[in-house]
Amino acid sequence: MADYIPQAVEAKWQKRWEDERVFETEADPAKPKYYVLEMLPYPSGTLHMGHMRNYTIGDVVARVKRMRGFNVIHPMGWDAFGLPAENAAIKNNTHPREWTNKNITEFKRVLHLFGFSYDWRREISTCEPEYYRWNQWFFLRMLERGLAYRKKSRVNWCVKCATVLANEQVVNGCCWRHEETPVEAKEIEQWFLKTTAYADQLIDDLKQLEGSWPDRVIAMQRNWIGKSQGAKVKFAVAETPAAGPIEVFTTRIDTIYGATALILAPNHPAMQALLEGSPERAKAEPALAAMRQMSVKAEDLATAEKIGFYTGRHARNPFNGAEIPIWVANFVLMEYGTGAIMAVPAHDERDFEFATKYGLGKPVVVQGPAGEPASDAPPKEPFTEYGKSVNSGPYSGLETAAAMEKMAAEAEAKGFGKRETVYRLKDWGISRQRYWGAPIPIIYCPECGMVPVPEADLPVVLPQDVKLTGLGTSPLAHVPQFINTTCPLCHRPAKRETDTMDTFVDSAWYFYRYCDPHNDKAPFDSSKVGYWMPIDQYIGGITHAILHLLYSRFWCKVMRDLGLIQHNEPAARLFTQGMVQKGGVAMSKSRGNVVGAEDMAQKYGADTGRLYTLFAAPPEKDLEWSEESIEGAWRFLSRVFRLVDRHAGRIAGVCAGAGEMAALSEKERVLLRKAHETLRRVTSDFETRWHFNSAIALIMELVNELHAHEPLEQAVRPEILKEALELVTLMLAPMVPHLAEELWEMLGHKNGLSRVSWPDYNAELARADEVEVMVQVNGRLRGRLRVAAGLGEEELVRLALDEAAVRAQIDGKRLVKKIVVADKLVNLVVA
RNA sequence: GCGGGAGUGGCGGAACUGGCAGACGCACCAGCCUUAGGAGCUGGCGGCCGCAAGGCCAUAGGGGUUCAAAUCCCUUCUCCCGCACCA
Repeated sequence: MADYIPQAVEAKWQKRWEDERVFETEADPAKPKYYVLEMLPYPSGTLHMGHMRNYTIGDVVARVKRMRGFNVIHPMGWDAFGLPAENAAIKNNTHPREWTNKNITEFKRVLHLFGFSYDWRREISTCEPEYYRWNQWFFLRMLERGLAYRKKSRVNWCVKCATVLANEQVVNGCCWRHEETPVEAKEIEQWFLKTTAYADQLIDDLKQLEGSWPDRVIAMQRNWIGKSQGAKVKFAVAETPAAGPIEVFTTRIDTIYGATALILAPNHPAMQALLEGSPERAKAEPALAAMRQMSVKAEDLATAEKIGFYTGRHARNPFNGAEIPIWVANFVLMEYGTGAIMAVPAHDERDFEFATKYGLGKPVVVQGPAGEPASDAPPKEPFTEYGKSVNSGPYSGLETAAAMEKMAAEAEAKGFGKRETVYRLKDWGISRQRYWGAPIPIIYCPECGMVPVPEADLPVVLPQDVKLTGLGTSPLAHVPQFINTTCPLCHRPAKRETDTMDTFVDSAWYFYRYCDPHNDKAPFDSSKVGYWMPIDQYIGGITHAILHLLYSRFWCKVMRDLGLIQHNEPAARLFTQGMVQKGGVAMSKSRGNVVGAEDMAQKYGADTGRLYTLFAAPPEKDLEWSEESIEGAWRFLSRVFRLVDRHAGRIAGVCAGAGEMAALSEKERVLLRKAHETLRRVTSDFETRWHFNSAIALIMELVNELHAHEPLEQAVRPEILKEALELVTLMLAPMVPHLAEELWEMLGHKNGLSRVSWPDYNAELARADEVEVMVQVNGRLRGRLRVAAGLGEEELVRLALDEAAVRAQIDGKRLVKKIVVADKLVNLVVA
């Protein structure tokens, strides 16, 4: 009798897999491909069970697809650039490269302990020049196409990070890494990638992803891009024409006859010109100063009372010439649209609130089907629906859609407005004033100006020697041998760009590089990428729903337009797994609640850890770590091991097989039926539903059933038992691969199971020949019948009526209806 | 406010196309085995009534459709996530 010693079993098979290179794959157009990818990790801290859950899900999918005959690519790599490395280096007085590489080695060692089926030859590390030179290459391609540009702009600055943040990296007005640190506004020159050029495609192509990506991710992306269609209209300034015209953006141009004010954002550029010489100037300037002092934190902003002041100037409505006062208010944002709005209090909630407070008029210009709201009195609440225009000059009587159309057309014809679509999405600022990132390949020459680094000179390599202080200027600016160079055009002394790229650039395209990781002529070979991409199944955390996925989608579209690839979207299917929590919160080093993956492997074995994370909750839900439940997973695997071990000697030498159905004993038939029925359902759980937890439950039932028939020697022939045990082993194989290999060997197979196919269930065997039919009276369960499968309706009803408990319910009543579902149920309706 | 999702035993969770609610596991209880048990094995385990057979109630609450509802429809509530004065 052998003992199940997972650590020994796991080490044995990990070595075997490596020696036999079973997970290495090459593009082969003759075979159907499958690309399974888990989001690449940032190598910091320790690898915990949260990571492991993510990789386990991916590994199960990869192994199932392999067993299903797909040519599976399943790579892993490192998101190796980034601030923590730099900060750790400052703190510990080491080099970011050293710190990063140490972590990578550590991560990799632990990943190996779990037996994930990666093709490690494809490993990439984004901090290596062999990788980031292609970031630089892409940057130059975008520069050529006007998709990369430099401008001075107000940016989000995190004091703690001492660098700029992209809009996407600002959460509730604070840094995404430092949730307590409000971002500051800073005006600096920086590089942008023109994500807005693809705004429409990024929205429209979401339709292709519906059903394949989680609804909420699609919703979040749509929300983030924030497309809204409307019109821009210019209002002349009555008193000082030179201060105008002022342009507003509106989605409801049809309500323009109801505008009773023009409202500007406090930092609107026309402000000075408007206030110059205004009779209200003495009151307005202090009010403006006070408004600018107000908190910019998002939660304050959202709940703040609407306040405003009158500028003393008037704007002229281009449609009817009406002069309306120009106000300034805190709720109008310079960042959105044009930074100015027309206030239509009767048809907009915010304008209504503002107008009520400051006594502006609320003329009704749109009415609903019942003529509401009445147009001869101020409305009690804003009417924001579509309806029919009233009090709108020549447009009165038109339906909202038609009015919008006609009015926009007139504005365009007369040159005071145009149809326009605005987006919430901004261009992606990628400059970072830090060291540990890809250098931006630009040279500034006093003579020639800004000059891109010639392609032949790539990569621009990060210098090794650098003094890191974290004090807010680019460390590269203090490295003379880096910054000083010669101009590629005039060959006179020139200086390099010292900012580095946002690390989201690295991860925006890494999965293409996996397809051709060592190419030194191009980012990748298009035919290889053409075979492997797009990703068939991408798996990662919901935290990347906007940032990483939006950038990746953008990058994909750019590469397509560069002619490098054919597809529109990088990932055909996306799965967002739940977090692993302990004490109700996500595992994290800072909370000190991590369960280390290595500890787990040492205590119970990797297979137990894998099984537990799959069994404890469906993969999309959060999972609360429970030490007791792990014991359960361990017990189950031990039980399976003992079961196989107990019978291995007797069955290892025979051939598995059911033989003739007719020759089966009752017990054999019951076992085989259970085994094949389990296989049928487990197959469907793996293929279509990803219900790993219920698949495991089904296998547990089968094992329990086998157990219940002990001693099996007496009633079941070895070839029958072997078939059942082989099925158990194969069904477990994707989830607990090491143990499955060991069992497979115990069952007499010499060549390992990594190239064994997923078994097909035998429908004949799986079919039950006796079924339990429930008998209901008026929909309530009153009895059960054990009958042969496929019995006719009349026969079933007759048997049902024979049941004593059923008789008791219907005696003396009239049978009005009989419902029969074959092999399942008889429902007798009595009155 | 808008958008996305969820609500089932003490706990994690099953329940496929509307057809036995609570599979499987954890915890707990009883028993067996044992020098011992944090091992293994057997049985029990939603609530109420009952010695039992059995009955009644039960999938957040209320209403509806249906022979039949955790599942479909309406409605109310609660919770989680995202966005949030987006003009």
